Amino acid sequence: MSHPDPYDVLDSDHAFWADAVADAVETRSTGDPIVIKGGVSPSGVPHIGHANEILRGAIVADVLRERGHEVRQLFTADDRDRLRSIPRKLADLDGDLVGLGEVDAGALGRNLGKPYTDIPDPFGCCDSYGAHFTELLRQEVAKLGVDVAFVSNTELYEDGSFEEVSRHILANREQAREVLSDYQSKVDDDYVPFFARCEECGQLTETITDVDLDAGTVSYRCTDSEAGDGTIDGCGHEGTASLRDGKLPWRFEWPAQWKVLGVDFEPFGKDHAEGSWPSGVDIAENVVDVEPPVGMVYEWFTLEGDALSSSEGNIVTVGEVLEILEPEVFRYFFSKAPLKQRDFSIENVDQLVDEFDEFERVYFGESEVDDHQRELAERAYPTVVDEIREERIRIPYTFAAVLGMTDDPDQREEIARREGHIPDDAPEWAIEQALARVERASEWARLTDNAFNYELKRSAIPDHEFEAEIEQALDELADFIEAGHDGDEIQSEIFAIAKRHGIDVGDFFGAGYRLLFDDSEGPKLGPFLAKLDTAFVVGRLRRER
RNA sequence: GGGCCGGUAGCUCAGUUAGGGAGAGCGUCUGGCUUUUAACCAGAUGGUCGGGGGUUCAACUCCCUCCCGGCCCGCCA
Repeated sequence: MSHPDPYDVLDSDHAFWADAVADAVETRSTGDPIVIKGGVSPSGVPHIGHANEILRGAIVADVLRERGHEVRQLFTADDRDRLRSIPRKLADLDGDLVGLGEVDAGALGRNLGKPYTDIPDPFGCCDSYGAHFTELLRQEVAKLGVDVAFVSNTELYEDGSFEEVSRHILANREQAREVLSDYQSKVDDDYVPFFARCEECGQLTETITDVDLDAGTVSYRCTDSEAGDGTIDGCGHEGTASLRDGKLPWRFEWPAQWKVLGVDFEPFGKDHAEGSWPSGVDIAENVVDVEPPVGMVYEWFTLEGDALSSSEGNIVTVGEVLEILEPEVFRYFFSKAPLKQRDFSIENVDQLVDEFDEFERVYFGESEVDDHQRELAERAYPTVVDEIREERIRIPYTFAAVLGMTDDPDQREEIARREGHIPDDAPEWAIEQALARVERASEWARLTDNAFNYELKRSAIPDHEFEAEIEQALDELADFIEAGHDGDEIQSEIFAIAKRHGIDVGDFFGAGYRLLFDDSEGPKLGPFLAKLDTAFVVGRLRRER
């Protein structure tokens, strides 16, 4: 094949995969602007896996722009595809997940087999089911700061953009059959590469009985279609449809998009790699008559070890993830090698953020690493952040989670400074951005209810068992606090009391955390106790309430 | 059944393109310091590089084979 294999395109002596892809695109390119495309059918709630279709392309686009090219990034909503099954979970335009019971599921069931853009929006807020979920994705992409133009497939059919290529494919349907039959055994002599929309029931049917290119129509019979395990019943109607009232089968539609939109590069999931891609290349070259784009395969992510699945409801949306980490950390995740199977773990998201922080330090030469790591950071970092600013400050993620225990912004900043996470000469904007992580890390702690989700056990005293020495020490501390002292004084006294009683300071702190949080660790105790109401603290330290 | 991708320390991952020292961070443990267990310093711990075979002076890297996870080879995208 004259074009690169979608796996091999990632192989090169570049440290960063996007440079290898950019090389291939430059070799193929027929001039600027370079067009990069992605696409997905708006079948349900968009999840982080769908972001591959946007972010992988956006990263390559950045590299190409850095090389001086003009780049245009497109995303096709493949919204003329038909609804084949009803997802278990939907989401409103705020991105909040909604079960099927809260919408008219029956209405959806009656629309099986129809294009997404012909189905009413179950939430009633958009023009159609397809428009609803495309809008949801558009909102998520906006949060990532990617400049990408959305294109509706349905509109391309309705405004005639696909008409010429559809006509061409139908005129050469013998050739189309022959080419596709190398990839799909089901293709027989009756196969016509077009689905017509039934004028009676609105379903797309694959049974085309005649083609009249002069009139620009096809004749069809509305027959049953298979969908997964089940069958969607056709209505049996026989009629004619124009080339704008139907669609090309995916294997032809993809190359048709390449032709109509002038696509130079397209990343796609591994599900396409062995099926649609090879046939798409063949069809592009030998039926549609267009040079196929450079293709690139990406592996799928798992979520906490399990497959992401809209229909199964095992998903996390981009919006949800951006509640707990910065967009640049999210982009960083997508800048890593595409062929590696990766798990996205909310549980361990602190590790991802730590990794990003280190990556950033490497870029700014603040961390000693080997040549490969440095070269990778040099190339990849600029595609991950929207602006390179060296004075940026990152508060370690788990530390930010701890800072979340105090609501007072001034106190957060003060603690961060005291612990050396904010330099004295830090600019205001950098401090503001750094502290913004506190909200995200706190949300993460709440979401996962992990060790950083310190919750003051105010209503009832946690189970506890202390040695006599520690109990005496706690009583003394209670007396000290009752007498009225500030946070620093209390903190000092904790150490002094521990010393006097000959008990381990750690054990003493541990006792305090146990009584207050039912945990073995927690916030800096002195200042924390000083902020609570004295009566409660004293009573709790005496194990009375 | 056939093809393809992935499998490196407890965890997250580099390194495999052109064969030569198995690595980083986190975690864990020990010690130090101490206004902490949220910080810092020093040290230690840790892997049959999925298993086996082969080629080679030398294999995480190349070849064969097997195992595990996933995708494709029907439909749909």
